[in-house]
Amino acid sequence: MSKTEATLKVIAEQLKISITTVSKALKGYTDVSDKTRNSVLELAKELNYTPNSFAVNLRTQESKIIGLIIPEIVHHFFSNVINGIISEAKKNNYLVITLQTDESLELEQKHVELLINKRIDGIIMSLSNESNFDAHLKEIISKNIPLVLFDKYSKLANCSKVIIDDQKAAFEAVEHLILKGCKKIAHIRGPENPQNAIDRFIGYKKALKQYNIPFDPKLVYTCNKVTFEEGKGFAEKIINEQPEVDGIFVITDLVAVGVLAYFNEVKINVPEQIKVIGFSNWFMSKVITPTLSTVDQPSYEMGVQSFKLLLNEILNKKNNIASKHETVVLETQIIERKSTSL
Amino acid sequence: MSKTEATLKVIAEQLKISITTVSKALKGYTDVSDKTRNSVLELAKELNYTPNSFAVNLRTQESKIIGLIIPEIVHHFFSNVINGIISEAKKNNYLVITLQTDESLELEQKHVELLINKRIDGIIMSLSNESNFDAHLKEIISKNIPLVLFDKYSKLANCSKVIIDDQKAAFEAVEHLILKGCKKIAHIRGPENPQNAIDRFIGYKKALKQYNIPFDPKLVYTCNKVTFEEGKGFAEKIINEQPEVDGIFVITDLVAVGVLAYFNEVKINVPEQIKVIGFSNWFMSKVITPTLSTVDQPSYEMGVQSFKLLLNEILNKKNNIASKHETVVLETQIIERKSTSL
DNA sequence: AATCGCATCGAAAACGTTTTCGATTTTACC
DNA sequence: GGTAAAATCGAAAACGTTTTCGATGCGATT
Repeated sequence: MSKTEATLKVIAEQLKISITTVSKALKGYTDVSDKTRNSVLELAKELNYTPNSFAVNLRTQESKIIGLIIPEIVHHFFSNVINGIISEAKKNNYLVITLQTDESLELEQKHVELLINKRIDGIIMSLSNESNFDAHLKEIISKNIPLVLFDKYSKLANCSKVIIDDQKAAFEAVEHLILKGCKKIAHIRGPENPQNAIDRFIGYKKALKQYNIPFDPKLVYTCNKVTFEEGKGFAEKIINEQPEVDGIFVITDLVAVGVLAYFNEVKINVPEQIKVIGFSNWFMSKVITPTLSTVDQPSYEMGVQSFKLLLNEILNKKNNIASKHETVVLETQIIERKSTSL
Repeated sequence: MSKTEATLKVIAEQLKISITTVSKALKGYTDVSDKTRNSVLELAKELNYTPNSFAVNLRTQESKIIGLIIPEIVHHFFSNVINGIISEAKKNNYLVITLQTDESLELEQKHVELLINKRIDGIIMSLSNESNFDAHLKEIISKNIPLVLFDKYSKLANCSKVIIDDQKAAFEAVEHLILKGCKKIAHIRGPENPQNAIDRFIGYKKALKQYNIPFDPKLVYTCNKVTFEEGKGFAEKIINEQPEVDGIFVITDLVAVGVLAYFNEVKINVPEQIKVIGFSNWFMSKVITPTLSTVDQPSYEMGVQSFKLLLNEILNKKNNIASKHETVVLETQIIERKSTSL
């Protein structure tokens, strides 16, 4: 430990040349003779030299680190996105600091402050249910810090986004139920605020309209916490309040699994008596009984694309080019399983 | 954007005092008059001054960032640990860079290099199945970089650890099957290398011995990938090769769920005909049909404890105190559900 | 009047790198 | 041998902070 660290200075002194030349030799500048370059490379290797990233950061004013803010880490969808982001970032020599908001706007804002102060090179985030185009987002944009929103975004934010077409995906899910013969379809929707909950609700209504099924607000149940337990609760409510319901479109698989669990308990047959389709295609949906039909959302790919967009903005900023923000819309796909087909 | 950043220099110039005094005023040094201190604090607030962390890092030689290396992010156990680590780290003003190895020793080593070069303040890791006390761990230790291993560790590594008593936990799981009446108990074990797979296997044998059940190596099946599909495959194999088996202790819930899925398919009754107990108590175990008995492993707490130990080592290093490495053993608990009881 | 103590401040070095720009040396050519 | 061009090098500033150490001024004490 007390061995002196290998720095440019140490190498320079040993070779009796200047720090400048050592730096240039290592960075491939052309105004350095082959002879000195080789001797530098050799000694650098011998001393196991690696540039002090603190100094590099200070000098170049970049950290090669990006921040990732999401509502929850322990969530199949998000952990897949994280995975995609980290993998793609690493390919491009970036590291990722992850923070979670627990769906709290206040925490989200603190996290943003923290990351800005740490001088990360950019931020990728999925908004909490409480969030909208609030002060913290405006600050990021006004400070010209590269920003990409994915999944839960704000329509007002002028930045790059990676999303799915929630209206279309929801439309197809409900259409799937209709084509399977459902006549009275309930919808367990997400919280009021998030754009994707709103859009899925719109998609639900559009599908009903298209197939001439009257929309009935009493068939819509609104999640608050979006949990397994809520799923069970709403399933019970639906059976009691609207016994003729024969199909349910659920905001996300976690809640849908709760619905199935309740139906299992009270011996209601799925899909014979009632059909259920979820959203997200998380792992559990194919191991539950009955297996759950759902809408596949390319979560890993969403992470990859998010980083790619962010990198683009980072590079543009470096070259003083104004980024025109892009919105990438990824394809979804209906996955038919037992819960909607015999 | 083109507005000049608020730095000590800017504040100093505006107030016509030295950079030194500004710095001292902000950091609470006593050799600064109340008058100047207040004027500094005021202007700092007005200009929205935040210290440039690149410069602070370089000066203090610490990053306030730690590295986390785990085999897989998309895994209920690990994402819970991540959550615990990030939460506890944030409380103490540290941020976390997460990397995953995909169970590859080679990647693990590259990640370690990367983090060391980034000059993170410490590393928390859970080893890949291929890893042992290899060169990269030795390097971390020889460079005196604070290190904490959790879950999958190496007995040889001389560093702090956060683990569970796998032998005891496995013993209790198998004992649970025995007390529920199982006479012929199979074990689907983890890969050869990881310490916890070895210890759980030992716990399995100890329990058999304690209850005078002869150990039969033909009842032991070894996972390679530790997947849902492997669980299904081994379940089929067990039924065909050892039809009298009436209990299975499975290395982890993911695989156990595969076992249950196969039994569901071929209409083998659990728990009447055969009982199954898993390990980890991941979320799915309580929503699957039948619900899965398992061993609860305090994953979030594991993360919290890991960070606490790491912080301890970081602080010791700062104060030039030699850390005596600790090993924290967390309590496990048998969770009885339908898969072992009627 | 000389000395001391105290309060308040600032110069300067240090952390290690990158890059500009000018200086020096070598080579090429007539 | 002299000159121009090309090759090779290094001094120094800059990034922004922290901290050591000494300087200064002033009132109080002998």
